[in-house]
Amino acid sequence: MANTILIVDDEPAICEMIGFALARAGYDYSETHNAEQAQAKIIAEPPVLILLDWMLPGLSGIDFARRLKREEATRGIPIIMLTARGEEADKIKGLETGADDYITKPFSPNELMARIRAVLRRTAPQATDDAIEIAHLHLDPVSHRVSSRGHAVEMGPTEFRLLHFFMTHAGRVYSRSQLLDLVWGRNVYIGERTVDVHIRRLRLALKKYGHDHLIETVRGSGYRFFAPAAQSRTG
Amino acid sequence: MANTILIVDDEPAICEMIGFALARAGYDYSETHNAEQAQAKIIAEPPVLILLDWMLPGLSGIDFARRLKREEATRGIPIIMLTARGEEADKIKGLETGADDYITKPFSPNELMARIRAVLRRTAPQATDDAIEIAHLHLDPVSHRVSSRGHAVEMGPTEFRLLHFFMTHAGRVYSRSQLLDLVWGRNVYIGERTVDVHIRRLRLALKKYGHDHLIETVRGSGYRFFAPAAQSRTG
DNA sequence: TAAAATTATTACAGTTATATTACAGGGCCG
DNA sequence: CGGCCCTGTAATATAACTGTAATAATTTTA
Repeated sequence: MANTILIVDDEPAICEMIGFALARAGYDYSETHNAEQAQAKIIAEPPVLILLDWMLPGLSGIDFARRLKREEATRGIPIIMLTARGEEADKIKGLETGADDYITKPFSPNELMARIRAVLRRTAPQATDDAIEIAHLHLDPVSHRVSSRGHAVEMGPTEFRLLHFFMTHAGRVYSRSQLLDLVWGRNVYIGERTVDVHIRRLRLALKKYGHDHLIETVRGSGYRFFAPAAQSRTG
Repeated sequence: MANTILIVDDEPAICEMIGFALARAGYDYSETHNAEQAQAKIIAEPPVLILLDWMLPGLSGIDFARRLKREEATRGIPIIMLTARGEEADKIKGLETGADDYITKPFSPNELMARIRAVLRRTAPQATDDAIEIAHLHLDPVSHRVSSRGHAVEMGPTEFRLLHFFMTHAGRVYSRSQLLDLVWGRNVYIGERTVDVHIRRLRLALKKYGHDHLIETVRGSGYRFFAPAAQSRTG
């Protein structure tokens, strides 16, 4: 599932500090201390977000970010730059080169978390820890629990991820192959019909409290989660 | 009670970072950003320990420490100096002037905690934690005891720490690797499966009075301490 | 209406994740 | 030193989940 955040900083103490804050906030994370290591980790297990030090030994953070944004495979991964003070002038340049946000050292854990959440919210809503509630169906990523008016709704891991994805992308149709990509992950070789089966399982789980109708079939296109009212969205 | 640790640093972000780590470790703390403020706070409510920035606007940290050590009333309060890198040469001088220890920025939370513990161990009695009770299961960090309706619940040290952690973070899922980080401590090379075994031991200990169900398995994600299902709060 | 296409349902067996048990080394205390 | 408790590991057992394929039901098309 790889819901990890990658820290790239050559200073181990900084890594540890950030890791500490991330762990506390419930994120998985991994550390690397240079661009090469980072590159390898990114390929091996794509993180949902990269915290990248501005100054790295060898390839600089800026160049590294630029490279990541050039590659098709890594382009989608949001980057938050960690800059030292007095590099204000370079900020805009950094953002131009692909960083999604930046933060100046020393930073407070709360500030860091706020920025991480902000970035994830607009790039990968299902990677945030925000609880969601639609039509009395409540999903809380932090406790990893689904409930309906106080009653726990039981389901398997895949169904949970599927539901989480749907609830963070309500009202939009996704084809089976898109769902495989976005919920199962890229690089999976699974028959599309399998999605049907998991939809079925999810519906069964939701049926207990009468929420199965929230998963809508769009014949010929895929599936869609019910959207309350008219949620017009641009983009 | 005044079991607080005073942070004196003109950089709010640093203060917040330290405070964050302190809070997580169960310490009370308060912040001040200059020597005058600090002086006032120390008089008003003597802390058990002072974390003092080397460089302060106005009166320097070194001078401030010296002054505190001259005063009868404040002499007994241990001081840990926060120094920036490259001030190695001054270290000894700092210690001579009264600091009990020093730590170089940037430092890891664990290192800071280790030093705080070390200093407190040889100066003040342990800072206290609050007792917790969930679903008739009672845990008291001070006496290091767990009980259920008056009956003592026996368990090993690791199980105690694990339970303590869970009870202070109820309702939230933690992966095995997070638990290793947060309960065992970072930098441990322990197989993840070991967590299962300690969970088992903890459950066995709790089973005697029927509390084993409080430790919930979340397949594919980790473990979670019981907490009532979330009610819908959005109207 | 029949055939074709698409989705729903069901059963199942391989796979993976967790629970349980046993054990050996380490540390502590008498 | 010897016994006891604690810890981490590994082996085994058990339980849960997953993907597939076969079949049924439904909708669309001709």
